[in-house]
Amino acid sequence: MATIYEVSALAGVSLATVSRVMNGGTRVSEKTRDKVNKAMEDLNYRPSSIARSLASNCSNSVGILVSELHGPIYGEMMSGIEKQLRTAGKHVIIAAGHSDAVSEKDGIEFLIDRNCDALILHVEAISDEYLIELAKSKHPFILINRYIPQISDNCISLNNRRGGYLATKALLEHGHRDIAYISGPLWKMDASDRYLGHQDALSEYGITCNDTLLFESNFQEEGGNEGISTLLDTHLPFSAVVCANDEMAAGAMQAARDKGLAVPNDISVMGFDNILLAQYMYPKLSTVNYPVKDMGKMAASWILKNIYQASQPEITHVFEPELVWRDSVNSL
Amino acid sequence: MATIYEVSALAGVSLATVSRVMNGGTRVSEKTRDKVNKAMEDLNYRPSSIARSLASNCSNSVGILVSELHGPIYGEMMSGIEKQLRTAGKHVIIAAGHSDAVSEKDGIEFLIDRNCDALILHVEAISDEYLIELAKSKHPFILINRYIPQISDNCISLNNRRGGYLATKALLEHGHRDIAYISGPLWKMDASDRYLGHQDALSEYGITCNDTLLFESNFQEEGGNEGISTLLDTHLPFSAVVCANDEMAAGAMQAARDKGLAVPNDISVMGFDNILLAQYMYPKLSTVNYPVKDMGKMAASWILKNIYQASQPEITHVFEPELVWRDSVNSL
DNA sequence: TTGTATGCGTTATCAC
DNA sequence: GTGATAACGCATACAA
Repeated sequence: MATIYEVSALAGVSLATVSRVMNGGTRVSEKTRDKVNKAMEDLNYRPSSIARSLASNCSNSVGILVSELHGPIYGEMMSGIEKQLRTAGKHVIIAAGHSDAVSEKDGIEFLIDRNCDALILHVEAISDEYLIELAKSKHPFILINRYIPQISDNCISLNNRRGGYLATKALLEHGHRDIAYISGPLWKMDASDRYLGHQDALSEYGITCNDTLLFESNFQEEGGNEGISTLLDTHLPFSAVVCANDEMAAGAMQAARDKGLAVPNDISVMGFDNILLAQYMYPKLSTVNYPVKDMGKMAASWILKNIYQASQPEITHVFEPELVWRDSVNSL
Repeated sequence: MATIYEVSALAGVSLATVSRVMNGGTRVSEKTRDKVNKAMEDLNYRPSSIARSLASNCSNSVGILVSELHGPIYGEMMSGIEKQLRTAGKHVIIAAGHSDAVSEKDGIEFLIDRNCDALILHVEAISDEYLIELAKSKHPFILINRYIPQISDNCISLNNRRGGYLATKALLEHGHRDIAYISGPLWKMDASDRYLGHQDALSEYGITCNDTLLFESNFQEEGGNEGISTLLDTHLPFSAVVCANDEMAAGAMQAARDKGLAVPNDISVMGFDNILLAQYMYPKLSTVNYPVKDMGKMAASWILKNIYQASQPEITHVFEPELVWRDSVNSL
């Protein structure tokens, strides 16, 4: 690995000059620039980003912390972020937080330690206080899918409550009155917000929300499966179920079929997220669109704008969900 | 940010001593160790991993390059890798190669520049020659889902050809003779290997493989959709279709239904990969298991063993696929 | 426009 | 067991 020393020697100039042509800030004469460039070519020189970031305290890389590295939502999110950042010449370091407070703090510290210029955080378990405190430090970050009033500028979130409202309201409009709900872990903000929206819609129709029709699950296929089975076993009547994400909806539809119920004729199913596969499920899943990729891009834009002073279109901080009507819900 | 200087000053010892207690290699007296530890606590000292890796030329982080950050396969892969590495105290830097040679080389250089101790590469477009050359450099790497004879020790791959064979053979055993095939991009090794396996099975049954029943697609849902439509339009008879991955199978099943065909009664569908959602499709998808998460873990093990000298169970270099029989195929 | 000197926060090689 | 001191590869204020 050639160093800047060897380049300067070969080019017959000083260290500083080599550094200058690399960074292109100050003016260098055409001639010396060429000499240096040639020397770099000849030596196949690659600057050490480590040394560079030690000296300049800027790494041109941003850290991303997501709950999991797998799953359609996180995948789309990372994808959106990376795309936006990469075209701006920035790079991405990714860690997983596993929805666990200790693990999430670990991840944040790791990313900070790696000299990331900024952080994009999808954290679920860490407290608001910790993040508010973090906002006072000199480590810039943007929160994704989370809203904390005190640091709202650092938040890019989905109006989950309205999403939950839209989902249930659609069912109500189509005549459903007995509506079961399979939720994600209610300690997660998005899960509880979506459920709140569900209750909003219900009360708008004068229906008292019945917690006996609530099943708290885990946002995973198998959880939706289990949810339907359990709800059915209660023998409480319901004509429709809203699942707090599409994966659970997939599990729910399967479990319903396994029990001999037809979707949507015997039971209607509503999802949430609008993952790619939702339109390929059978029946095609009615759901609520969560524009997570766009939100990822927006988070990246925020960073480009606020940290790297790049000009960017206006930042949207809260995104609105939209109902996506397909085949998994029928009219009563 | 406190530095090692401040710690040494507060503890009343030298730089070197502080460094020693951090790294725990050489012996330090109980007393000074305590002093130093206390000083670190008091200052909330966090060593700079950047400076550390500049000085030691070791970053305790491994670079991962995948084609995309989204998608069930890459997600599981990254997840498996991260899990294994994290428990060993190593960290992960991720970049996307987008199945494009230039982009993949970029990614590799970025990861090398970031001082990764080793690389885990899922590359599709880069030539064998480049990788063989890279193997001669001092940057250790392991290839995942790719086999190059000259550097087989650096490869962890799936026997894709056998997988393709298993898929088609299962259809043949169940009486199917006219079998269509929706492939991934044939310039990708896994796609072409799977198709080769398909041909193997066919010829084993004395059937000459008919390229008119081949549709080369893109490994995506929409591609499977398009594939079925196109194949149907040829009016060539076929009772089954094997899709080179589950996502295309999802698209194919949907397209078939949209055309009024029942799966599996009118047409049988076989997938490949066994993504999580395969068992939640309707009908539940018969497919071939691609143990990608285990392969990710294995890649991580290889690195732990060969780069970090950790003791690891024996390394498996080529994984064998297995048929997963579900409901999307019927007997003729 | 170019060169010199110093600093960035560690590790590592010597001595003591 | 502990302490100086020189790398590590680059950026940058200050001079020239």
